[in-house]
Amino acid sequence: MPNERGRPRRPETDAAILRATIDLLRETGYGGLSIEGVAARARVTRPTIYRRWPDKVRLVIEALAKAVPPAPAPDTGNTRADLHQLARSLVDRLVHTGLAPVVLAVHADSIGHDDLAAPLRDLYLHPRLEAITAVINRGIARGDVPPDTSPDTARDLLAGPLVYRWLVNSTLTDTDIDQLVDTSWAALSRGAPREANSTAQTRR
Amino acid sequence: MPNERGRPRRPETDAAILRATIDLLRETGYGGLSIEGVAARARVTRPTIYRRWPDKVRLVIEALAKAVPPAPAPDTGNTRADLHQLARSLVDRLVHTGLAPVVLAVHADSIGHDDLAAPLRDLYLHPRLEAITAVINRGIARGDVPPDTSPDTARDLLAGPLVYRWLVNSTLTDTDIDQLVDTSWAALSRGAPREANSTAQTRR
Amino acid sequence: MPNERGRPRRPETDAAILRATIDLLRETGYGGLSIEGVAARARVTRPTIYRRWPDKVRLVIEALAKAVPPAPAPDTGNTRADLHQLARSLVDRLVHTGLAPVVLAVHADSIGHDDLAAPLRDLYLHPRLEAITAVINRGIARGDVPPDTSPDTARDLLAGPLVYRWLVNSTLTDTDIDQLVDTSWAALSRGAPREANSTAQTRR
Amino acid sequence: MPNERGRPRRPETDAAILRATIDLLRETGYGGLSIEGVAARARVTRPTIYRRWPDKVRLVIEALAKAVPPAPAPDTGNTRADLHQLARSLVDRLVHTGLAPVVLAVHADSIGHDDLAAPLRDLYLHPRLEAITAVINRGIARGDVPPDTSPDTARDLLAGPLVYRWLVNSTLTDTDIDQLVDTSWAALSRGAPREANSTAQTRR
DNA sequence: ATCTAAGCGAGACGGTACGTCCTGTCTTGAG
DNA sequence: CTCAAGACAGGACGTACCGTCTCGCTTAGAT
Repeated sequence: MPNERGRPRRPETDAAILRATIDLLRETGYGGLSIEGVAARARVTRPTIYRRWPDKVRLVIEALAKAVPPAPAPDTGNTRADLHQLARSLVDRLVHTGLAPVVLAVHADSIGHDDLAAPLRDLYLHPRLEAITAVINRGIARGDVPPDTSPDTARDLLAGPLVYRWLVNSTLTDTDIDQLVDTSWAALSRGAPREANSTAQTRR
Repeated sequence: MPNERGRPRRPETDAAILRATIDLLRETGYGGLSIEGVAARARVTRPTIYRRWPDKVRLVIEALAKAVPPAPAPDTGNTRADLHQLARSLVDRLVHTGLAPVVLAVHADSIGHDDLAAPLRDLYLHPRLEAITAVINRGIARGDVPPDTSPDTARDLLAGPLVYRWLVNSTLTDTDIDQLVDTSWAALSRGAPREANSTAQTRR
Repeated sequence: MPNERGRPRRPETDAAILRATIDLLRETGYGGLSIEGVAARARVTRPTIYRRWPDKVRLVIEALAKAVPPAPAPDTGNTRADLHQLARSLVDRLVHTGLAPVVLAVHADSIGHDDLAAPLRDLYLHPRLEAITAVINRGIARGDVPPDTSPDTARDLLAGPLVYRWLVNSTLTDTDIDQLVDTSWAALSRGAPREANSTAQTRR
Repeated sequence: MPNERGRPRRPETDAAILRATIDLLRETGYGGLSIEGVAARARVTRPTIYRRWPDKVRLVIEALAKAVPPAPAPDTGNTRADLHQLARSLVDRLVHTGLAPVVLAVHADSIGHDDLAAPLRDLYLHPRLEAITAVINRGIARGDVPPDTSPDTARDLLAGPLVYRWLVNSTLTDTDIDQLVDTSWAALSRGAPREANSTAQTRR
C-alpha cells in the first residue's frame, strides 16, 4: 500500500513525545499530566501529538508499555525462589521507578471504559503478566504446584497482596515482599481448595 | 468555647456538596470531577466549596468517607463464613455502587503526598479495615487462625487478591469472591510459614 | 431626638477607616482600592465600614474631604501674587500628595450619577473653590479685575489650564504653574470679552 | 517575513471586541467595565481578548483611539472661528458620545504608570491634539496670534477651561463653549506675557 | 438593675470577575 | 501528508472582593 504519500513522520518525534510523557508522569503524576506540557517538553506542537494519539490515556498507555519492560520469567529450578525474584523484579520496575501510581491511576481511569481498558490490557497488562503464568506453569510441570491450580487465581494470590500492601502503606520493602510472597506461596504450593465454594468445607 | 465566632455554616450546604460530589463521581469518575460541576449540582458557589475543602482530593475523601459506610464485622461463629460475608459486603459497597474506581483513583493520587495520604488513611481506610482485623482476631481467639498471624498480612492476603482480580477483569462476580476468599483462607487457616524467608531471615 | 439608643460608635473607628482609605488610595489608586483592603488596614471588619458609608465612592469622597484641607485664600494685596500663591498651594495639596489622580478618578466615576456628584460637589469641590472666588472678588473690589467678570469663568480660566497641563504631562513644575497662571491672568485682568456669544462679534 | 506563521487572527474578532468595549463603556463606565462582559458581548471567550490586550486599560485605550476620531483642524480663514468650531467638534466627540468620563478615568488610571501613560499619549492624546496645534500655527502664520506663543500653553489655555467647566458642572452647553473659547482667545490673541515669570509685571 | 437597641468582630454566603491554564480543533504556510 | 505556529471556543482553575447576612458579645441609655 502506498501510504508513503506526503511528508513522512519523523520517528524521533514519536520517541521524544513518549520520553517527555514518562518524564512528566514521574514528576507530576497522571492527574497532573497535560498534553500541553508534553508538547512543550518534547519541543513539539500539540497537533503533532494529537495526530498520533487520540487522547491522554492512550498516550500514557503506550508510554508506559514502552517504559516499563516486562519482567523476564526467572528460571532457577526452584519455583518459590522464582516467585521471590519475580516479585522483586516487578516491584523494581514499578515502585522504584515511581511509575506505580501512574499505572494505578490509568487503570482507575479506564475501568468502565472498554475502549481504554482493551488497549491497556493488550498493550500493557497481558505482556507483563505472562512471566507469572510462566513461572506457575513451570511449577506445575515440576510438581511444586498442584496441577489443578487456576493461573488467574495464582496470579491474583501472588500479585494482589503485594499491590494491596503498597496501596495501604505507600511503600514496599524487600522484607514486605518476601513475607507476602511466602504467605501466598504457602497457599499456592499446598494447593488451594479446588472444589471451593461459599459453603464447602475448606479442609479436613 | 470561642470557636463559635462568626456566622455558623449551614449544615445543609455541607450535605448538598457531599451529595453532589458522590453523584458526579459515579457519573464522571474521579478524573472527570470538577469543583465547578459540584458547585453547580449542589446549587452553591465555588468559593463556598473552597471555604470547606482545600482541594478536590480532600473533598472526595470526605465524600467517600460519608458515602461508603464501613462494613460491619460479621460474627456468625464461623471465621471462614465471616470472611465470605465480609468480602461480599465490601464488594457491595464499592464495586456495586460504582465507587471502586474512584477509591482507587484517589489512592493513586495520594501516593507520595503525605498530606493527602494521611487523611485518606485516617478518614477512609482505617475505619473500613477494622472489620477485617476484628474477624481475624475473633478467628485467633476461636483457634481457627494461628495465633502468630500478622493482622496486616492477613488483611493483604484477603483483600489483595479481590482488588487485583477486579483491577484486571473490571468485574468481580460472587463466584470470584468466594473462590478467592477460599484460597486466601487456605493459607490463613493453616498458618502462613512463620519461619519462611526468601533467601535470608524474614525476621530475626 | 433620642437616636442615642444602643451602643455608640467609637469615633476612633471612623478615623482609622478614613486614614486607611487615604493611605491605600495613595498606594493603589482609586481603582485599586477595595473595601476589604481598607477594613484590613483599619483593623476593622467590612460591615463596620458599610454601617458608615454606603459604597466606595462615598467613603472616598469623605476621606478626601478630610485629607485635602481647603487652601486658604491668600491676601497679599496683589491679586496676581495671590493667584500665584493659591495655585502653588492647590498643586501642593493635590499633586504633591499623590491624591490628584484619585480626585480625578472620583470625578470621572461620579459624572452622570447625581447621587454621587452632589456630595462630591458639596463636601469636596465647593469648599475648595471658595478660595479662588474670594481672591477674584478681592481683585474686583481692588479694581484689578473687571467688575463684570463671571466668577465661574475666572475659576475655569485659572484652574483649567493647570489641570490640563498636569493631565497631559503627568507633572506640574513651579515654572509651569507660574507661566500658566500668568497667561490666564493676562486674559482675566484685561477683561474677557463680555459681549461675547456664539455668533456675535468675532472681534473689533 | 516569517511572522506569517500560525493561523492568522480573524480581523472580525478584533472589531467585535473593540465595538463591544465601546458599547459597554458607554453603558457602564470605565469602572464598571469587565473583560468578562466584553467577551460575552463580543461573543468571544476571555482568552481571546487576553491574547490581544494585556489588560483593561490597554484594551480601552485602543478602543477609544478607534472610537473617537481625531477632529479635523478647521480652516475657515479666521482663527477665532476655527477655534470655536474645533472646540464644538471636540466636545461633540467626547461629551455627546458619553465617552468623556471614560477618557478621564483612563487618564486618571494611567497617571504614574508610564507603561500605560505612554500608549495613551501616543495612541490617543497626541493625534487628537494636533488639530489644536495646527489651528494655532495657522493663526501665527496669519498674524492673529503672537509668534512667540508656546503651542503647549495655547493648548492648555483653550482646552483646560473647557475640561474644567465640564468636570465641575457635568455638562457643557454651546454657550459655555463659546464663552470659554472667547475668554481664552482674548488672552491668546493679545499675546500671553512671554517674559512671564512669577515676579514680572504683567502690565502697566 | 434590668431591658433593649446598637456597635462590633467574625465569618458564612451567593455572586461576579479575575487572569491563567488546558483541551481539542482548525487554519495557514512551509517542507 | 507532516509539521510548526498559533488562533479559537470552551471550560475549569483557585483567588479576590462584593454587599448582605447571621451569630455572640459588648456597651450604654432608657425604663
